[in-house]
Amino acid sequence: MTEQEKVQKILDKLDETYGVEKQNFYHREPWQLLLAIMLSAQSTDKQVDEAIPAFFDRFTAVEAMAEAPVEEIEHYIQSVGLYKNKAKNIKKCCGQLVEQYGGAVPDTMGELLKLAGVGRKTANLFLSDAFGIPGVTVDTHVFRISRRLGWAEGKTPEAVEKELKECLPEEHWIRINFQLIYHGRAVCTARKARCAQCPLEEWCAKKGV
DNA sequence: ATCCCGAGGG
DNA sequence: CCCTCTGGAT
Repeated sequence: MTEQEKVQKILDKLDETYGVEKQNFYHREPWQLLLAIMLSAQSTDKQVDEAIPAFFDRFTAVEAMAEAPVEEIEHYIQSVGLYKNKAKNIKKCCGQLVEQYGGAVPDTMGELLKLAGVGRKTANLFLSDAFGIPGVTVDTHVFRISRRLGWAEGKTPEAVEKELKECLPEEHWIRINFQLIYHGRAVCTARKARCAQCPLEEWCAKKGV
């Protein structure tokens, strides 16, 4: 079996195991989706889902969020990790959106990276979630599992992103992110991979374990 | 104890 | 490069 065929076997198994449709965080407008993605860093879906309804119900306009006291933002997002940093970044980011983009969210990587609290991971995920722009979002799970599978050897998320774009068909770029996140939390965990119960083991290089 | 659906700052 | 920030899971 060629390397290419092994990759396809894994992609098929991931589709079968975790599905192909991603469910986005609850939001009414794009700027709220961006904030939800910012909140998800170092936090679980559950923590974010708990915070979002009251938070977005309180702030329905990006202008209101930009003008809100940072302490009030902190109050609404205390269920997520790193909430003080995120509250500060959210206020600043919304101010940038209002002042520089008329309250809209830009649709390019270069512009998104200028926003407070938005790094490459958040920007990539927003581009694919909000606009369907194909990209490979490399978070801690994608980074770790890609190296274990033998798909990438790069030492930085950006290097791994480039390697994945070279070896994965474009139609899998977006979905590989949430599939590997689910897989990384349930099976291929950071501390010890549960290889005995892994549906991918047959085609895995077990790099870095 | 260590790591998490990271990013900013020193 | 390093450190910090958060609460929660393991």
